[in-house]
Amino acid sequence: MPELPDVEAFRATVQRHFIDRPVSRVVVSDPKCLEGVTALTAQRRLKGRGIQSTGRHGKYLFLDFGDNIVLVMHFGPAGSLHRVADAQEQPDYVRFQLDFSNGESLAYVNRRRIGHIRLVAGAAAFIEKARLGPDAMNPDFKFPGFAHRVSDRGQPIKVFLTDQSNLAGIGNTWSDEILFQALIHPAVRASSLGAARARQLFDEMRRVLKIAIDLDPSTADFEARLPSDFLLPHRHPGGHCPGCGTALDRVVLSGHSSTYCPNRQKPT
DNA sequence: TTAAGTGTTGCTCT
DNA sequence: AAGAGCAACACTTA
Repeated sequence: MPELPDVEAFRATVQRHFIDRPVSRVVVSDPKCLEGVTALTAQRRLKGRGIQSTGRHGKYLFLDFGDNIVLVMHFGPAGSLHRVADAQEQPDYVRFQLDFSNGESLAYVNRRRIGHIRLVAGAAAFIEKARLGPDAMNPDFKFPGFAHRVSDRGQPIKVFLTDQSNLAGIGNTWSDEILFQALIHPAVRASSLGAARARQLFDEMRRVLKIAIDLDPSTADFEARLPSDFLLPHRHPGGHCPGCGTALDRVVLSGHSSTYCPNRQKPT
């Protein structure tokens, strides 16, 4: 379930292995994964070009081919991006693939058909059109801006964190972890948090996401390498709080289920 | 066997 | 207009 840390890992892979290499072939194995562009157009515009730079905003990945050609990828709940060095080891559910002249490929995998690929002229215009808030890890997005948005919203704080128009990059999984670390109940109204708890939430958001990025969610045993006080490995039916052992509870807010510790995260 | 759960975006409804 | 709820998707678990 790719959220900010996962997409950041995809971006790093592209940055490390695929910069400035000509695309030798564009394979659209599922045309439905393309939005607003036909397979033929995508092939014509990308073939022979190389990725000049990579970018990410929230859960969106941008591959900039220069000349106002930017490939935008979104992964939905079940998508991923893989470097395929050996054609024999093709993953399942590849819906779009870029083959490069050195024999390697970049495979866009999506088990379900939620999430898609677009071609746009520029990342900034796309971000504005999609009404995305600031990226949760953008260094220019500081506490005052966060606090202002929090005080402005009557949504439950859980819904606030996952609403991409407030801030971009956090989904159901990491919002649960962030609220758990900040000791805040998911149903608390954003506007009723107060400055001190908003500060706590902001700091934990940054700390948790940084840990996730540094541990690299695309590598093996990611969950097992998380700090021992993290909620994530226990976020399943029958799970218990890693801090106090209390049976975890869940609440559904705006159709999204949240897992939390009823002992440490009080609704106040 | 059927039904519910999973998570994201974007639409409709109030 | 803000917030809630559902559809789309495909696969897993009860």
